[in-house]
Parts: sequence; C-alpha cells; structure tokens
Amino acid sequence: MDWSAIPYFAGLDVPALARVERAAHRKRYPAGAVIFTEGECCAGFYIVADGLVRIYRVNPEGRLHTLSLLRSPSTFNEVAAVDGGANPFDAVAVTQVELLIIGHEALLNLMATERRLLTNTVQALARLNRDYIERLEDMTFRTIPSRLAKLFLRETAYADQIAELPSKLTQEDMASILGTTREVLGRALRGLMNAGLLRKHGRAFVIVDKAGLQALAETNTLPNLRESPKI
Amino acid sequence: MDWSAIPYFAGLDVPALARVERAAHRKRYPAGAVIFTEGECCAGFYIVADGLVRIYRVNPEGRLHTLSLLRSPSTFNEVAAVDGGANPFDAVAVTQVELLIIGHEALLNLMATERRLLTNTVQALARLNRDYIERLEDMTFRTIPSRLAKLFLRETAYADQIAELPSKLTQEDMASILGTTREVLGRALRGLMNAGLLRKHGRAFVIVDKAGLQALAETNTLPNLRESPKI
DNA sequence: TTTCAAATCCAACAAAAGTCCCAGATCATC
DNA sequence: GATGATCTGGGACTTTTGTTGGATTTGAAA
Repeated sequence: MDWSAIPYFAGLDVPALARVERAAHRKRYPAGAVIFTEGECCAGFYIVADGLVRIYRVNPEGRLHTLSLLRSPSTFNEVAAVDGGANPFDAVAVTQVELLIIGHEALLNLMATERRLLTNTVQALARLNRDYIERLEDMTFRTIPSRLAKLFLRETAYADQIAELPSKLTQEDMASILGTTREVLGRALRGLMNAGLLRKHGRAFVIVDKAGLQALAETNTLPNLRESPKI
Repeated sequence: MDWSAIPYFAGLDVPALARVERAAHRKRYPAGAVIFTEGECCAGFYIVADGLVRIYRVNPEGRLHTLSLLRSPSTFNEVAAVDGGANPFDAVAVTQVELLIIGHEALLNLMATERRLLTNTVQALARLNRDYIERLEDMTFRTIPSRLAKLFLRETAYADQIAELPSKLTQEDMASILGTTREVLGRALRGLMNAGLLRKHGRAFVIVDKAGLQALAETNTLPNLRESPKI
C-alpha cells in the first residue's frame, strides 16, 4: 500500500502513518460481493487496495446510477465515516477486491491526534463536493449525448470518479454512469458515430474528433452531422 | 450576529469567536445585486447575517438552477473558501442583504489555530455532500411531480438549502429549484391539485394530502386522480 | 468447434419534459 | 382606480428520453 498516493494521508510522518495502519483492517471480497448497502449505519472509511469497486444508488424501480468506479489509490464512504450517519450509497466489488477499512470512531481518534489528517480531509471533502455539483448540473442541464461526450473526454468529475476508460465499459455501464438506460445510450453512441465524433474499434468506441466532442460537451447540441448534404 | 447558531462556530470559546469576528468583514448588497460569479477566484466564506441570498448555476442556454435560497443563520461558498479554487456557482442578493465574509487565507489561518473550527468544517462539508448526493439522485431518477412533492414536504436537502416555504415561492422560483421551466412546473402543480394533494389558497398552494405527497415523493408516480371514475 | 450467455443493434411506440404563445389575473403605485 | 409589470393558466406542438421486443453478434467455456 502506498499511503502517500492517498490525499488523506499526504504529509503524515512515519509514526502517524503507523498509527493509521494499525487502525485500519484489511478485508477481501470476491467479485460481485456486496461491500455495504445504502442506509446501513456508518460502514467506515474505505481505501481500495486492489480491484475495482462500484459505488451506486438504486431507484425504487430498480434502475442503477453508478456514482463511481474506483481502483487502487481511491477511497470511498468518507461522508458516513466522518459524520457517523447512514451510508449514502451502495458499494459492491466488481472484480475481486482488497480493501482497508477504518471505522468511524477510529477515524475520529486519528483526526483528533493528527491535525494534518484533518486538514487533508477538509480539502478532500471540498473536492468531492465540487464533483457532485458538477454531476448535478450535468443531470439537470445536459442531454445524454452531451454527457456521453464528457464521459469520453474524461472531464473533471468523470475522471475523478470513473477509473475506467469508456472504451472498456459496456454500454450498460456507461448508461448507469450517465443515469439512463442501455437502449438510450446505444442510440447516443450511434449518433456520435454518425456525426463522425467516434469510431467503432471492435466492440469499443474510440475518439475521432476531440474538438467535436468538446463542442458537444459544452453546447449541449450535436454539430451538423458529417454526412449532412451540402447544398 | 448569533455565532452559536452557525454549526461552523459551535463550541468555540469567547476569545476564538473574537478572532473570527476580527477576521470577518461586513458587507451590504441591495436587492438584485450580484455577490459573486461562478468561475471567479475564491470569493471566501460567506455568512448570511440578514436578507435572502440565491445560489444558482446557469447553463449555456440561459436556464437557471437554484441550488439554495439562504437566510440568516446560513453560510455559503465553503468549498471555494476552503480549497482556494474558483467559486462553484453564482450568488445574488434577492432582498437587501448583509453578509459577513472571511477570505480564503484568513479562514485557513483560523482553522490552523482553532481545531474546533476544523472539525466543525469537516462535519459541515459532510452534510453538504449528503445534500448534493440527494439532489443528484432526485435529478436522475425522479419526475418533476415527484420532486415537487418533495419540495412541498421540505425533505432533507430541500429543507436545508431552501429557506423559503414553497407556498411563498413563485412558480418561476420553484421551477428553477427543481431544474425545469415555469410551464412544466405549472402543469405539475395543476396535476397535484387535480389529484387532490394540494389546494389553492389565493395564489399559493397548501398541502391537503400529506400522505399522498409522501407516496408520490417515494414512488415517483401519481396515485390515482381524485376524480377518476369508480366503476 | 459447438454452445450458451452476455452484449449489442435497431425499430416502433409511449411518456415525460421542453417550447411557444397568448389570454387573464394580480399587485404595487402613481 | 388606471396602468404597467409580474405572475399565472393553459393549449398545441416538438424533442428527448424511456420502453418493449425481437434479431444479431460476440466471446468464453464446454
């Protein structure tokens, strides 16, 4: 585990890191296992040591919204770990994963003695907040093709929260990241292909026209289709 | 100013509060004045001493999304104040307002000496985060009638962020809180009225069937309309 | 290679949300 | 109590998104 790669522990001295390490316990989950569920009480602070973790919410009708897909130097559930409240989302192991967990109380104790951990946490929470504001605005204002362009460009929130290149995701996964359904996402992909922004490479899509994607991500509308007849 | 009503300053001793007070400067804005704009550099930490402040985002087409409507014991722009980055949204004075402002550097200095301010900030940011996650899920999953029901019920995020009873808001305001347009919001209001969940009282709407609203907020679909013919 | 499950493609349709537009109502105020 | 400005009501229409269902492709395992 490279602790220095995790913003929360940056700048801690060796004895402090040792204390952190003692407070954390290691846990493995097989692929597909539930790590914790929304509403359950404060599962604690999680660090991804190995593997891929999906953070998501489910609506009453059963549709998924994937908030994050996280790999190794990432952390999750900081909010519940810090305030001791219910977990704000579900977490499952996508692949086999290895996690380090620091309980709510233990984390508060560490923060009580390590000022640096406290200031790091403030900065990290601020960052998280920015990401959520951005995702919120995407959902209120942007069409699905526009969100899809942002996902391919891996802009801020999507780069922070989605540790997987879109070309490696299934359409189902992309749909759940963008908060829509597989069919709609497929349409959007075909749209971007017809517009000459993406090209298919095997099953995956690759970027052809980055500037075009950028325009779509900003203006929310597709520029004229490639094969639109010139009169 | 009652500092103890503000979670950030809860539990600070008198000399510490005095230091906070010296770091803050007071500023008044007339109704309609711009307080700061999205993207500008770190306007600092704001405390509403008097009046009503609107926090919002604008999309390229000019539509508004009102994130918060804040009155006296509220604060805003904590994220930029803490990380020194660009303001994540716009802020305007709705009525005449009086604000207390603590700059980025000054806030960091205060947090460096006042551990309690630091721990309070962690808790407050966690709370904010929960609110944004909730709003995000509302936007991805809930229909507008369902969001409207939540607004009337003043559930969590809406109660925290919207310091105004829905019955006192214009339809334009409600629309911008829920991320839609006035016309669509009007339709939704009429829908809830026809379903017997709300009643009109002058220009405002009042709750008739709280349980019905609750059901709508949770299930995302209108229960059968009142006047649906019973066969 | 065969076989099966998962992933994808796509068309047709339904529903929700957004847009346009104009007629009335209501309110402050002169 | 006349007069704008703001707010509301609501119809008609478009666009976007969601849904359904079936046809195909693909990749990994048997």
